[in-house]
Amino acid sequence: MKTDPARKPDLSAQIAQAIRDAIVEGRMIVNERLPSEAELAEQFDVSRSTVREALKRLAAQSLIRTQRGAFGGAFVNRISYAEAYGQQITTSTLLLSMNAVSFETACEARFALERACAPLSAARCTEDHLAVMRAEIALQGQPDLSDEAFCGSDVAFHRALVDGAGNPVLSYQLAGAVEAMQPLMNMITFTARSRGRIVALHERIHDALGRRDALAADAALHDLEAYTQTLGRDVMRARHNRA
Amino acid sequence: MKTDPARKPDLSAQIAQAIRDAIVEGRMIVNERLPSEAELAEQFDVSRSTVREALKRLAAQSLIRTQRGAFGGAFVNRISYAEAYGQQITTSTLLLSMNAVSFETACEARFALERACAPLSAARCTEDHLAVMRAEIALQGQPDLSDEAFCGSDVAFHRALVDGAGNPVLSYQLAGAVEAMQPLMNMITFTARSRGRIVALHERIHDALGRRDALAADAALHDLEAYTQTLGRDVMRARHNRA
DNA sequence: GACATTTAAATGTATGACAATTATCGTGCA
DNA sequence: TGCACGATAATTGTCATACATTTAAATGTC
Repeated sequence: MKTDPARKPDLSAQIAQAIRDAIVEGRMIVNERLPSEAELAEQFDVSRSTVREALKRLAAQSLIRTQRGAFGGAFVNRISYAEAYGQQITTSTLLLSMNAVSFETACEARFALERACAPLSAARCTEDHLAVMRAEIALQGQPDLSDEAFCGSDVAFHRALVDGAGNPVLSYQLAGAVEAMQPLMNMITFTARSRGRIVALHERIHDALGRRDALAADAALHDLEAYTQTLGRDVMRARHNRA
Repeated sequence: MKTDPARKPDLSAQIAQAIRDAIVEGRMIVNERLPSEAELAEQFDVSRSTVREALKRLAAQSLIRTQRGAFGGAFVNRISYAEAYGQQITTSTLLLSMNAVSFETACEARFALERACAPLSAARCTEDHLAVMRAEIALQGQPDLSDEAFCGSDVAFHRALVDGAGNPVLSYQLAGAVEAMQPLMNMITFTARSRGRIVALHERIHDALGRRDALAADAALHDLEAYTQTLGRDVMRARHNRA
């Protein structure tokens, strides 16, 4: 067994959990002020340092924010989409990079999620979203673009696709999946030929969305997934032969 | 503007960020030991308390783990799927509950993501997954079940569907979406009639997956989404009239 | 009334001490 | 030798205290 279930956690972890529960269960509401560090120390019968360590844990999860000065203190934080994005991306990236997730698995997950957005995006995406896609497609056509920049543009293209669905919850969920894939994608060396083919597929997706044709968008995403998987396999094979 | 960009963060936040960068960028690898708190304090020229607060922030994100005793210390942690699940669920739940996300938006996102899993699950789900679904369906048929328990079983059913896709990255991404919906779902009072209808739709999904019929599963999920949205609208209307 | 000053409350940081934990080393005994 | 057992040292966990810094409110002054 990996985690010893019997060992009790630190005091600061226990206190952090107690406060976290109060927030998650709604016993403390947004912008409500927590007792001061000194008061918490007394309530939990620990030193102020221990309370502070607990509060820093909560701050790291964006559950609270602190303000110095008179009438300052720790307040229950309304977590913003931007903060949630950031945390999700950090977690997802590390999860993928540290757990030897295969390119194939990550790629499959990413495109499955993106296809989930495609029908909604086809129905709702605005001219703005389509313009972003066109700009990224143009960028991807430039031959002097580095592989990293190409991948970055790829992410931006797919972000526009996802945001086109007009559902912030979906955008939030997808942010992690798409961004976390980038380090894996960066391993691929894009030849002029493969770039051309990807750009063509991006154009197919863009056109399908512009025509509000969900089925065509889905099919194009399928093809893009298949091609990306092929590229990934080539890289893995080359790496294996070299070793 | 909400967040003042010019104000510099705490020392403990700066130090946490510096170490976080080192981990994310791969300059520190999994299971590598960080310098001791005393050494870090000297390196960053701050007190040990400040270093400790920084380390607690990282521990809260599962980036490091600490071990007491000789040859103990802080180690770069291999974040597990279970830990990542937990964090994602906490974040997603708070994001939804604190940002007044409409039932409609959350529901749409959830079912869009689930439909993304359906074809994979139809192709790959095992007898185990189907058995879990059947058990939950049986549970959902019990008339003395509380609304909370019914929702809990609903989550378990959909978890089995998602896990059936056999893609851990997908399961991880979906965990947040499905679990975070539960507090919103709990607001719905399930009548005997609505429960019956939901159970019938669950059976349709189960049967479709058993037949490896992706299209039928997709259609059943569409119907379930439409019905769930209807129930949600009823609740909102009732709540609005009462107010 | 407007502006400057003081004050108080809070977090941020530093320091030092001690407790608790745990791998390693050494010692002594059979 | 081999092994048990205790000493040791390194390290995190906790506490207490002091002081610095920040900030809003209260107070005072013109």
